[in-house]
Amino acid sequence: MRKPEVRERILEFIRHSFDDRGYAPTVRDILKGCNLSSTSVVQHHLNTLEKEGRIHRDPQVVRSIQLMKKDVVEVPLLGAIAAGKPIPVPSSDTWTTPPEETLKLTTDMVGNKSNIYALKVKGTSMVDALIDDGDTVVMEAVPTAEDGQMVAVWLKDEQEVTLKKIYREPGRIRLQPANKQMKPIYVKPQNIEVQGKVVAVLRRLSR
Amino acid sequence: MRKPEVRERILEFIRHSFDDRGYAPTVRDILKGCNLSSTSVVQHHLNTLEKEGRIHRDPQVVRSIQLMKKDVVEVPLLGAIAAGKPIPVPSSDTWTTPPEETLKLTTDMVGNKSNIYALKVKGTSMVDALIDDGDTVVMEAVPTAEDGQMVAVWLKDEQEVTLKKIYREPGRIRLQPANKQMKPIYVKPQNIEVQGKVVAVLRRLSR
DNA sequence: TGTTCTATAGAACATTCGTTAAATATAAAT
DNA sequence: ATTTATATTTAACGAATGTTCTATAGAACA
Repeated sequence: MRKPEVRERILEFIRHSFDDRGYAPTVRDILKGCNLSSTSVVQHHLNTLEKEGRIHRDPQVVRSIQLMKKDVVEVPLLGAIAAGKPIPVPSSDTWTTPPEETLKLTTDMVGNKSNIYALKVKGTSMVDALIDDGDTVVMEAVPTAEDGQMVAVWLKDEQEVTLKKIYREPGRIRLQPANKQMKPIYVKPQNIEVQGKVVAVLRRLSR
Repeated sequence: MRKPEVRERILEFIRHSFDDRGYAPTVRDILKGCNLSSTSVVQHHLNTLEKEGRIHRDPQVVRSIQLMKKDVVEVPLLGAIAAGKPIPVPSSDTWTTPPEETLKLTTDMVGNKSNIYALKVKGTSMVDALIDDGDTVVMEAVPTAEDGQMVAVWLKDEQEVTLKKIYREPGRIRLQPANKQMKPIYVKPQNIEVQGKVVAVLRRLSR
């Protein structure tokens, strides 16, 4: 008899335990909380959940259950972005690991992406993308993007980075500001280089 | 002999335990990790830390140490804001507690405020505040605000809510859009009501 | 029908771990 | 010098908790 519902209830109970009390439940907590009848039953389901990769436990360590779905993601704050400067993404080989500044975000905001980093926006050159001086943009490092996505593009001729929505058109590329009242600009495909995809924009006020 | 340094080291060790392993250390973990000599010493310092309000422990519960400085804050997502509608802030007495939608944020983003809630922005009527359709604004429920802060104001005559920077001037109030290219509007003090202070603006792209 | 896999039950064992007590030491305060 | 508050040491108790062993039962399957 397959009983996946029981394990869902157990997972739910574990989540509640973290939310309500701040730490993981014991086997016997789960026993009572889920109306089960024996610690062996709980052990069995926990072993299964661990095989499925949905939780992790350190053997012999009490209250060591960890949910594999992470809640908070720490992204590196790599530097500043400003029109006229390339984005300072470190190449993999020049990966200096100084006391990096990091920003803690939640998966509610960035999902479960990897290759995520954040940049501070300097100057008001992105207002047409509804991005203000001092805002933080969260980027995903991808070399290409789909139509309609907001990307950071390096304009080779102009020697300038800008954030725009990208649309491929026959023979040219349309870069559309997020602000609908503003006109798009058109560039030759050879003139641009996608530096990354904008995943989120954050603005903190009243500091 | 005052020994606050030891307790700082203990706190640091607890933080590391959470970061590295995902759960709190035991008294004996701290003993080894901080090169102390007896469980009683650890108990003593933990009791002091708890009296100081820097940690919390549930008696008899193993690995129940919780750091009081929270990392992630759960804010209620109360509804939508749109020009022409008052903000749906529930009054304290009408505090229905239905299965509220919540948004997990980090203190990196909102600080350690209380009375925080989030609203989804509907429509493009706030573009002059650099806020787009679909953005999320994080608000702090305050009845008043200082000059220069971005606030949600209810314009009684116009029957409309808008987000602007507020400046008190002799005999009138200036409401300045965040977008510097746009003109401010002026209103009579009796015509406005501050609904809350904007703490942060969030925009998720490429969902 | 027999085999196998999964779920459940009850009991007991072995550690881990919070807690306490009593004695000593050390520094600060009076 | 005496008192008082804080810090350390040693040892041990007992509760909390992970783990294991054995037995049973139902379902799927050949």
